[in-house]
Amino acid sequence: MPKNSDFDLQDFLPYLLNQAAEASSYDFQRYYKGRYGMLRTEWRVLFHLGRYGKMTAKEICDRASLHKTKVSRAVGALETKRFLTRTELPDDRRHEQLDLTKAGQAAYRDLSHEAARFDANLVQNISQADQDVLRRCLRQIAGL
Amino acid sequence: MPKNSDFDLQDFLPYLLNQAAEASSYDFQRYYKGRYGMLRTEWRVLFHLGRYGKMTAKEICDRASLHKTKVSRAVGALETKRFLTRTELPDDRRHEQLDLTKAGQAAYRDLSHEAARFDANLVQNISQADQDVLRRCLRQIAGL
DNA sequence: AGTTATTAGTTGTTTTTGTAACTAACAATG
DNA sequence: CATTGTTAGTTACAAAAACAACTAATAACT
Repeated sequence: MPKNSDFDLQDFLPYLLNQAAEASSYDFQRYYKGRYGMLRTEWRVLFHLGRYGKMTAKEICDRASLHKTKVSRAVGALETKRFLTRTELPDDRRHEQLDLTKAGQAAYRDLSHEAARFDANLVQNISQADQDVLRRCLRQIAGL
Repeated sequence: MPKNSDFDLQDFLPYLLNQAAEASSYDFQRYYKGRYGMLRTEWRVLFHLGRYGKMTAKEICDRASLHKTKVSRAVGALETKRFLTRTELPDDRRHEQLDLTKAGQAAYRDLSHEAARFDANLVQNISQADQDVLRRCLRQIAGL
């Protein structure tokens, strides 16, 4: 049985990426789930609207690489929580513009603040140079 | 609305990690799902047994950071596919040793070979130095 | 020995996701 | 202006994951 000839699981990038992603996501969901009962997709949609301003569901799909059904459900959930409103656009009634409410903006500010702190904490033991490499590599692998 | 004062989503590490992990995992599942109808957890269990030799389900849980229910079901599925056998250990009948069959070993060899190729392809545009940084950072974040 | 606690693993139930089929609005073509 | 195609978004159903409750074996304590 050739054991040592094969590469180690610890070196397999999809595995490493998943482990790192799960570990960091798991810790952060404590904020959006605990405070606002949000799911990950809801947090992402909220973040997009809070960070980049009002947009349509399709734009969120494209920018966040999320499937439209996920976004549809997240938008519905955020609407139920009164975190956003929908406005049908008059020029094309298929589009609806999504807009954060005051409460939605407050949640975004709170969570993005926590996100920044969380992020800083994650990389506190990593040199600035290595952080740059890390983010650059991740962006390339993610196809961003 | 303070937009530019906040950090960009593209820089939020859990987000980047998830995007990178999803992109790479999605592409690789084509192999284990397409050829053997395996789920991700099954592939991980198979890999652990193939790479590190026979062990108990608990050991896989610990080493792979997988919940015991996931491992239990993956082991059941792999057993159904005749990729592994279970042997109750006489000294403690709660443990059962998991052992790859010939077919399981063949699948492991095939898939680990593909994994190595896949991995090499993923990082083909990344310098060796950056790859080292990347893997080191990921291991740290993943807590490995 | 008899009760309680712990550990390995399974099973059942609920959430969440993924996939596909659907509606409604618009665009393009004949 | 009817037909076909495309796009935005929703809904229904199946697959998978998460969580909790369970069994069986062993260990620990009295």
